Amino acid sequence: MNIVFMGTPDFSVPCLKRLIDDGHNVQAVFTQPDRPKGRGNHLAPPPVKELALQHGIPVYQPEKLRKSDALEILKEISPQLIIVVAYGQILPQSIIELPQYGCINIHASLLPRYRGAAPIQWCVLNGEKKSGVTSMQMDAGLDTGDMLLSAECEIGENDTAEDLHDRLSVLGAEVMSKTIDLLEKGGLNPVKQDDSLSNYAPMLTKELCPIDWSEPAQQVHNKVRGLYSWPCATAELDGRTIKIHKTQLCGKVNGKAGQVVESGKKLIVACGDGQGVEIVTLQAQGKKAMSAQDYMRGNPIEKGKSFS
RNA sequence: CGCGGAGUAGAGCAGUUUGGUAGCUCGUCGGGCUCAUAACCCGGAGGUCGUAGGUUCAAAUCCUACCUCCGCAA
Repeated sequence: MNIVFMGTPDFSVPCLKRLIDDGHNVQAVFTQPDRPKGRGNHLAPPPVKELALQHGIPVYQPEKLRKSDALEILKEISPQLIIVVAYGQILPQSIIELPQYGCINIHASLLPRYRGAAPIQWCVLNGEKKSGVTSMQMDAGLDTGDMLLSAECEIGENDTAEDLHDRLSVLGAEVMSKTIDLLEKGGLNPVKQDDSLSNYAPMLTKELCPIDWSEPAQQVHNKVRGLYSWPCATAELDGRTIKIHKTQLCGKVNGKAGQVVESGKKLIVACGDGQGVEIVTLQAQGKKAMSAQDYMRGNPIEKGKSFS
């Protein structure tokens, strides 16, 4: 099939890869413009662009779809289908309606749950036990189109948003491939989303990062998992901000919220519900991520001290 | 030229201001104690101090350049 692909980050890459491997004619790739990234503010191409270039696929990077000649370009290319995976821009109605089969989006949640920009992270933050990916026929709303296919996956007790991200991106390629297959055979049954069941997963901000130790241990644990590997939950100790990378629940402990109840071999902090979390991996400013044990060799933490 | 931190033993750190024999905690190895131990005691091994130059009688420490890693901001 003649397809135009729109996507930007790592999550989109397996889908584009799959389109190519499935033998579709990927006529063009639309992705976000190169952005200044990291230290030194050097321009960095989005992951999808790199893959596209490797396969000699034409790449377009309009700043704004609406204010560019994107529509004209797309008319020229005249795809039968547009696949959208975490592109990062709203598609104007004119583009949605352009291809013969319209636009199909791969979304990293079980719709109508977790519509929006950060479905993976919010699933983990909210302590969900399962999630998945859904393919849908795009309409004008934000992730409100009719559902086509979906696939579920379990979220483990210690899974991080990154773990889930990696699994869902692979699963997403699977669902996309099947969706296109059924589309060609005419076997798709679009299902309307039940808006009353929907919720919204907004973009993450750094304001979410500080851990509130008065919350139950499970919630603290969820926050750490959900914000990994970016932007990461943080805690304050002796006026210094420390990123908390990995934690583990460890049952009932004796101590006030935020207090270090065990130090040395293990680093365990009490939470609001009297349960403790073990800090397994952390990162101090200007340092690499390291195990709590390693950290404490050079930076002893007295038992009884408190995080804030 | 966005702002800032860091590179010292297998790991995590101190020492650099004020140049003068390389330190701490942990691990590791050997020995001891113990019914026993992840506990305790004694002893040992292990480092071209990121790289290359420079200053000096003498550089981990001062000067110059470069490499690598990380935090913030975007």
